[in-house]
Amino acid sequence: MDPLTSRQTEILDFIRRQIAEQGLPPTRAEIVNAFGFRSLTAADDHLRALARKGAIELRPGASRGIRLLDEPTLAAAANDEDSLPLVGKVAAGVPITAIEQIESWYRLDRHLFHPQPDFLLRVQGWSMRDAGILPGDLLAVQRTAIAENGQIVVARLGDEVTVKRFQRRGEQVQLLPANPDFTPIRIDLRREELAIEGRAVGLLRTGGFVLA
Amino acid sequence: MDPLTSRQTEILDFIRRQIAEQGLPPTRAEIVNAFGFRSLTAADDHLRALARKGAIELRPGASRGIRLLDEPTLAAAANDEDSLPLVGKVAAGVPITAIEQIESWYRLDRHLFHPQPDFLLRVQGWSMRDAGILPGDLLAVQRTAIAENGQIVVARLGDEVTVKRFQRRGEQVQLLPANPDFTPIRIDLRREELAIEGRAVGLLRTGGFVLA
DNA sequence: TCCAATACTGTAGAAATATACAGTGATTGA
DNA sequence: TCAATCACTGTATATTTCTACAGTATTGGA
Repeated sequence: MDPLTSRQTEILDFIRRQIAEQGLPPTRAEIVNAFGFRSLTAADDHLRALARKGAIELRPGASRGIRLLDEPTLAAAANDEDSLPLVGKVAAGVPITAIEQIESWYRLDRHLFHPQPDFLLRVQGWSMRDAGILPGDLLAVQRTAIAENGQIVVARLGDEVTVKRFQRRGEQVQLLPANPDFTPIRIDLRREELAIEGRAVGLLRTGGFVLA
Repeated sequence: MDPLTSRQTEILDFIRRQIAEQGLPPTRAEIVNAFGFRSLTAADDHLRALARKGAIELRPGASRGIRLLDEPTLAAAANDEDSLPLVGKVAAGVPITAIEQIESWYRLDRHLFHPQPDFLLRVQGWSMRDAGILPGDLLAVQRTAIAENGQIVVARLGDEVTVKRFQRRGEQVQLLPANPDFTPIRIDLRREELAIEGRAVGLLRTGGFVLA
């Protein structure tokens, strides 16, 4: 699959969410509405780009004729409400939810969480200690490419994946740790690439509590 | 769900198959085609019947606006290995896991945790903040009357239930908060009664992360 | 015996939807 | 500096799709 632009990823995420939540792929008009476009063509252009890059399949003439092509794993799991994949070691350049990245599956009803997560990620390090997120915890993450200020996000900088609180002012993004022993990460979006992989929607701690 | 006629079951199966294979619910016209009807109304009548009986949901105006209404979870939530009770407000003198105390059931495989919990308890207050236990979290608790030093326990003092780290020296017990803003609770077992309701074996945070 | 539900045919119109065409401006790699 | 891609606006139209209305025939209760 050809690499997607961030806007295209947003559109793809929206389609994915619609299918998961509404049971129906969106129409052009619904995309236009969700993103505040003023022209149907904007949505159509994005769909064609996604189809050209192999992310979706379009069925000419059919209403809502959008089909997800990539990552059968998450698509299949979207139907299987009963389990969540644990994403393991994250390799450089590869989408975090690619099939090879999945380490195991947890039997865990995703409806327990609000909003619903798409995968679990094992937390490393103490940088989010004061948000109650400790090493070894399983973070429940909802896939999204966009984040709002104050949300705890799973962000990717090159081949590094990190969990931090998101803060954006114009083109300046700060990834804030929840622990005074760590320093915030500053990113200038004009010069550096930042990919949001998802936002934290819950947490699962399966082991006992060791002495801190 | 009301009982379906055999014809209605065929239609429902067809809708299921379409969603699985095509990724899209069918239109009236597609149903007509698949079954060899000669009128759109035949398909529409069936859909209305299925909706009336609770098998599907129809969204007026939306093309392909058919949604399956399989209700798997509620029935299964009975008890066994697959679900955990959430203990609600704890009344004085009543054992914490008494049936009246149970607020709801969570569909959550207890084998996810080690060791296995017997119930969930909603955390109140910030006294265990530094152990990553925050207000609103659901603490997974294993029933036990005995505790070892260092373990996080659910303890009861009269009609108060509290979550703290357990420390015992002879007949002196300390219940230690994990937050310097709180003071340890000291109990002399020769004069006061202390009941251990269980020990923490895990944690579930189902909501998003608000700003601390 | 009448009523409601089932299972269809046939027609028509309105609303939803996809898609073509003609643009604008910015960015990017060759 | 050119061509291609990106990310859109705006208009128009054919097609798809839903939905209403008017029927026919059969079946199983109340």
